[in-house]
Amino acid sequence: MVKPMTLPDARRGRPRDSRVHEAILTATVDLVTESGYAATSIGAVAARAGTGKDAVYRRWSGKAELVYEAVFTATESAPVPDTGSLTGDLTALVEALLHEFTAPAAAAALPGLLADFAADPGLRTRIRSHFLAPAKSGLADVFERAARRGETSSAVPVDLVLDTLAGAVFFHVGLVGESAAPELAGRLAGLVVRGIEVR
Amino acid sequence: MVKPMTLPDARRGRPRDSRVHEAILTATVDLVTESGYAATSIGAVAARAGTGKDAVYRRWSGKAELVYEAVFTATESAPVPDTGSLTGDLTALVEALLHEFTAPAAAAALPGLLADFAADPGLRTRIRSHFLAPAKSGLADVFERAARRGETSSAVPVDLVLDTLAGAVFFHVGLVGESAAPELAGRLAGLVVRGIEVR
Amino acid sequence: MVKPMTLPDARRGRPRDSRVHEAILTATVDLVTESGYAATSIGAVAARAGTGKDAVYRRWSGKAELVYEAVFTATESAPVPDTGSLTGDLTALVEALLHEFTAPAAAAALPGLLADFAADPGLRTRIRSHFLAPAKSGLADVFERAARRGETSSAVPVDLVLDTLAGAVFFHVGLVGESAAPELAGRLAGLVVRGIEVR
Amino acid sequence: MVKPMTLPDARRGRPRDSRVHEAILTATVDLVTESGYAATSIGAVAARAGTGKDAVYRRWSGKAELVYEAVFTATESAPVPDTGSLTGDLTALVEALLHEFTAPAAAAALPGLLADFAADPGLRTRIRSHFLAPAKSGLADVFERAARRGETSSAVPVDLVLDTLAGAVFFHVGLVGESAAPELAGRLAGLVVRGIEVR
DNA sequence: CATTAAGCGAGACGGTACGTCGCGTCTTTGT
DNA sequence: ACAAAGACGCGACGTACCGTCTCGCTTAATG
Repeated sequence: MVKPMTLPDARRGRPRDSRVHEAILTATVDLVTESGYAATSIGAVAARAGTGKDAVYRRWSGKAELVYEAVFTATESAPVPDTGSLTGDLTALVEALLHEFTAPAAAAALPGLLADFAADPGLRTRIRSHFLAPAKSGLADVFERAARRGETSSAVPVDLVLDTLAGAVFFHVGLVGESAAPELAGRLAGLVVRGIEVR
Repeated sequence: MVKPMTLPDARRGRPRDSRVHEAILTATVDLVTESGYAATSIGAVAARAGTGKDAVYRRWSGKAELVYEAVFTATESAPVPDTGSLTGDLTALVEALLHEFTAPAAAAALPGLLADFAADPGLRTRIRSHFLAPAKSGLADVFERAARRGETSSAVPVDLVLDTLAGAVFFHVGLVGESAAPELAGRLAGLVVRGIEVR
Repeated sequence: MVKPMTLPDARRGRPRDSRVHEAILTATVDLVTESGYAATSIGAVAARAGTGKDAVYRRWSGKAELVYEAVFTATESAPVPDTGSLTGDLTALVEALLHEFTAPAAAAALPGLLADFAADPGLRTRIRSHFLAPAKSGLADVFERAARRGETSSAVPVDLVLDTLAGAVFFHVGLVGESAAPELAGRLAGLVVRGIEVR
Repeated sequence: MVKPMTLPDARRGRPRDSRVHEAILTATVDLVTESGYAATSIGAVAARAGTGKDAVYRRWSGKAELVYEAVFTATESAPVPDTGSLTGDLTALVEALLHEFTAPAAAAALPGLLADFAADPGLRTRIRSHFLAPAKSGLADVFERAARRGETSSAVPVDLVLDTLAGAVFFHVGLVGESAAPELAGRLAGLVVRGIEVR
């Protein structure tokens, strides 16, 4: 997801060892899960992966980018399932969000990750295009399907819905309680579907 | 808000200088606003305030608590205004939230603050009782008034509404854009009022 | 010999702990003796001394200055003994030089130390005033005594003698052999005394 | 001078490119002259020479050997001139030494080189046979000629003279001043000739 | 009114992590 | 087989903060 930092002519010199790549990612996930984001240092990751720090810095520019790539990889390929109804689709979407954010590594990494991304303008931009944009287009797909079914009228406030759903999920996972209620997805989806009812 | 860390016999020896207290808080707000949460160190705060680091540690146990107290002080006394309608009340409540989180120092401090609080079980508990609980009781008041007016039936999912409103506000401010749309509060309140299914 | 790096108002704040000072110097001498100059790192010195690296950098600006002070301390107070004859005085002087340079720590440190000093203009200047100048004045004293005894005429090339004696000692110790012949001092002194004979 | 590290069956595969060899030596001399010995790294030499680091390591075992060969090449063939007198011969010899050690690259490289050689027993041995031995035999020749002329008696302390002359030259160049006095050679030679007691 | 305990500015202290650099080796693709 | 390029494990660099501690000095309330 995050691209290689430099593309030095592609095929000159020794190629990067993919086993090193994966050892680093695995070590990162393990450390974040065990010790939390703050206590995870690049040096510790390298040591656990059996590499030098340079091998890490050669691929990622810092802890935030490394952890982001290590922890959030399944998300990309989310295919936005079609359950036959808007409420069902949104419930599935929120369940996917909840599932992703509730995974041990993700839950441990999220707050610190958000803080680091928020602090750096470059990372801020990056997370918007890599996380927010796909989510928004996924939502747009869902609403397009609903419009074809005749469930909604034309003008749906996609941005507002995104704020609401993603915000609620993050808020719940990050602040309220570590254990997310299993029925939360359905209740949130229901609230939103009724809420956007265009009269 | 955060109490003095120890109460050594109450009144023996030299009392704490309140000017030091305020100099530290002012320096904290300034530094957070100028440089961000991560780049704000206790040492820098002390230097800017013209004090020693001990004067800080004597009053607060760490950066998170210091910044929390320095940045979020107006919130407490939020009186929950009565606008005459549920939608109006919720709009006012969200506007207050937005106003608080959009202030320069707060916006700069929030993500890092949340990360530090999330990482520490003790702080996690503290923020729940000092921030979440008042918000929840505020919301409960609003809904009680609405019930008296006959606007809502009995069972209102207060927790869900809190997740939705606070989550959406934080998500919007923290991730989507620094400039919050002014109509966001009304739209959010409308969505929620319709969404909690009372017709 | 090498002065403290900064004199921060002398009596403000916590004073430096002299036990730390000595622990560092001891650790330095030990490490240089055991592992050599190149293999002696600031970090290793600090670890062996049971301090942090800062405690070292606070007092010395680098390895060269630290090792110099740790290894060469007895030299300063060399009082230039009066043996009654020029040859005797010079022999004693060379013997002192030999003794100092042949000590385990000194022999291990000398070449690397000289390299580092030579590479840095500031250190170069420093070593001249702290090492060369005292040696020169010591030699000058010896020759003044000799002149009073009538052993030498007026114009003695002190610089040349210094080059010869110190150079020969260093060359012998550093390059020729680790074991310095015990009669070297006398032979060198003899050569010089005859050599400067002003006809 | 320093031999190639391995002779792999003499002539199998592609022969080494002599232009690479010279490019490396040139780059080494340039870098040492410009930046000093310590700041000269194998990587920098390779980059400057337009080669890879392996091309360097294939020919020399490390920085010390590389710089030694790059900087000291003219010395070998020193033919020990016959000026007709012992003093003249020694003056010429010292002048040659001074000339060699005062060259920009040599002066920049010497201290660091000596340190590296001193630290490694293998290199120590090597420098003795390649530098000390020839110098000693050159001196021996000079004194043999002097004996044939009747200028000296039999037992001349060649080792002592070598220590004195070479030591004084190195000491003067390396520590005292970058600018060597032009009359130094003659004064040193005079001192030694008088000092070796032959009247 | 002297005592005394705490506050205070300053800065040293033992740690830990940072991100960079050089080392000498290894592994590619092109000669 | 050599060459250029560059990845690799390693270890040192010098800096920055952390949170605690020790100084000398105020500063009030108490005995």
